[in-house]
Amino acid sequence: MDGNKDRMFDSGTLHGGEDDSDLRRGPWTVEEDIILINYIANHGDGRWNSLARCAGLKRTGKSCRLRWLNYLRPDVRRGNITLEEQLLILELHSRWGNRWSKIAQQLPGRTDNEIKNYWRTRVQKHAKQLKCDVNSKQFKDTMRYLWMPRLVERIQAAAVSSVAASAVVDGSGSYGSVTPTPPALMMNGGSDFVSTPQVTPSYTSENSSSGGGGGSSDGTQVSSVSELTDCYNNFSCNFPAGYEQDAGAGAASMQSPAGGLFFNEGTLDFQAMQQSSCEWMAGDGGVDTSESLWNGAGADYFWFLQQQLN
DNA sequence: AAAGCATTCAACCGCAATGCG
DNA sequence: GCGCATTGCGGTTGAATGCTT
Repeated sequence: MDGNKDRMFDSGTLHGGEDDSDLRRGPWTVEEDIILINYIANHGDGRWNSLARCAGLKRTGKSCRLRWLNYLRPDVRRGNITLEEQLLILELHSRWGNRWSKIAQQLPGRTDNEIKNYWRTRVQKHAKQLKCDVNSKQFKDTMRYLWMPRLVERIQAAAVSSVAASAVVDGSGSYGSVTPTPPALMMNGGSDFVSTPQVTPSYTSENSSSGGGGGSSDGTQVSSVSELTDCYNNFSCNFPAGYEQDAGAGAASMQSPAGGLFFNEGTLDFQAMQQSSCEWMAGDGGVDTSESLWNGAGADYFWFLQQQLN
């Protein structure tokens, strides 16, 4: 359908002569959230225009749908993007580009909006710091050969430390319950990744409790962190021989955040790139070690909502 | 303390695709 | 096949928040 109809849809003029002044815009209130949650609990979702009307919400159907899918849906995961999720996003974006919803399908509980925001605020920021285009070969190579392996290292380190911790606690070395995980990344011919839809890490770098002993009795393959990271370690081993020279030769200058060149007169300054990589993942734009909004105030909000619904 | 700047992310916009009568 | 209603998606905006000076 064309834009005119959609503007009508958005503006609410489809709603029997309502005008824009009847429609609320901007942030949702707690009351609106409760109304929407209650209505969907009783009647289900879909048919968003009539849902908005019947629920008595002065919102467009589109707004209701977005609020539900991106925020109120019970299976939406909130909080920091985990290391594993970051890895997946980088990999899947390299393969699919800005197909946010497709990428989001591989990260259960994450919305396309969240992934898109992550990409724009974190990844694109670092491309900007490197003074290269996010779609450039240099940036993609930096992601693939430095940042992604570095993420793997961190995932592995987190897994090892959590295994050690759990071994201390229960003395068994078992990893606790197996949780749903996003697709494992597997090597394809040694040079590409393919995803398999069996697994989903629901652990975070901070709270990871599953480390290595995946597998299930029902035949479903459950990938563990170590399996996941092994794939990447294998990949790291397959780091193209002479890549440094290849990447440097003929490549445009690539600057480190500090202003130094990664590619300088045909020589790739790997140390500088790795430094940048470390800064990204350990520092400002990477893994937030602080409690996230949703681990804190957001959780309170949902508790409050729950109280209102009870 | 407060002003200015930077960052984040919920929400909106526009368009394309799909479903249905 | 056509027109309308609805859904889905990607891009963009702007308010809220955090950080720096």
